[in-house]
Amino acid sequence: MNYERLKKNTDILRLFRQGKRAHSDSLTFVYLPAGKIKMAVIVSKKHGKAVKRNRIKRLLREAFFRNVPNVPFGCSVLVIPREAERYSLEKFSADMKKCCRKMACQR
RNA sequence: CGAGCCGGACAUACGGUCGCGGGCCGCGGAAGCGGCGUGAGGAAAGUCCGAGCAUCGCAGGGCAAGGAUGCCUGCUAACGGCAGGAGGAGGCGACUCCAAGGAAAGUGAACAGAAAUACACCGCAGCUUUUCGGCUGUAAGGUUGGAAUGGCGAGGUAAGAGCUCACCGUCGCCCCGGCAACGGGGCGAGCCAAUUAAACCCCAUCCGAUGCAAGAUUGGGAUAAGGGCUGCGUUCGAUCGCAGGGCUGCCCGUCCGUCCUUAUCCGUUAAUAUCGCUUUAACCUGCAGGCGACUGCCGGUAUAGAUAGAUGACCGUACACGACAGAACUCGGCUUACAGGCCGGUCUCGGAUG
RNA sequence: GCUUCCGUAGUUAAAUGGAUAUAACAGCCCCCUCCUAAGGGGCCGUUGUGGGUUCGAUUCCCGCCGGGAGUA
Repeated sequence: MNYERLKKNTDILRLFRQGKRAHSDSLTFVYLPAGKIKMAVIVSKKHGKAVKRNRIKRLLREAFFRNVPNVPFGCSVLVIPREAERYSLEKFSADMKKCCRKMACQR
């Protein structure tokens, strides 16, 4: 199993307008059904300077890579983290699993 | 031995598994798959200066406006940078720091104070007057202030005053040293010309504007068919075999992403495509010149190039237990942030021992 | 990424280099009233921050910190 990067600005804007949301403690999913699993990470400037933001992006990508088998159906996803004091891979991974379960229920 | 000063280099290291960007090679018509090696910094940061490069403007030269710089000489592609020197300030010292041209072109400078380059309030003294007082001289003393007719002593005088003299300061001229800034010495002027230019200003030198989101190139979309991207087993392997995928496990039914090739149809707009995009005032070693910044020559090295934006996760070993921090067109500087230890010096000061 | 502007009471603003930084509204305290409102008086500032120039800086110069705007 693998996923693709979501790159187009128009796609992301469409997701923000029309997408459904699934929340958890540390992050939020914004998603719409699609044929393949596509993902984009969004980290805003309020999370810190470049080194901090890069660190969060890498952790989120690694967590998503591990959680691809849990995604219930093909969809485009935006992953948006919340502000926190510390960020860890275990927390992100567990919360992603929760979000995937919520998506399955909402369908 | 302790406390310092100056300069330089580093800034977790090594191995394994999975994953990401780009390069080369192999298979393939292509998409793609596999292998090999490669992938952030000393500040990549702030965007404060200087250049390259690109577009627009512009015959050439001058002037005005606006902006920048400001001791001297050099280095450099250039600079507001650097080096060496001059002057000033700090330190016992090694050494460090300094926005440092012109006030004899002109204007301005609150309040206080009599007065701010000058106009006499008190005082001091002379003349006058019955007295109160008036006139004149005077910057020694008082008051105010950040700053008061250069400071201090002596002579001098009615009282005083560079009025005169010695020393110091200031200014001018001459001589000597230096490319110069400037330094040393001599003679003279009795001070006319206080301070402030990161106040206006004057003088000298420099500057066209915008910035890679600059700019250049390429026609795009829809539908259909075929193939790839996926999973499992197998193989040393890029080999071979089976299964399209999702909708709760199966059947029916239904839905369908993206890439490539071919065909058909619509039809003229500028990308999310390609170039710019990384090999250049480059880095390293050695030799020569120079006090030095730096320059010349011989030899060697190839060292990120993304485009929603690549360095992460897990495990093991070691210790000092890892600071500040992430390229975005590219260089030369400046400024700011930074755990820590390492190397060098005929370097400085103090103590002890010989 | 590039360009550019702004930081003054709790808020919105003002202030030629010159006394203790000025208004309005808000907050707190006091007076007035039997009580409240209105009214009167007072309090509330490291002028974002660190240096420099100056006799003197909110103002002039330099370095940081924070916030906003424009640009495909």
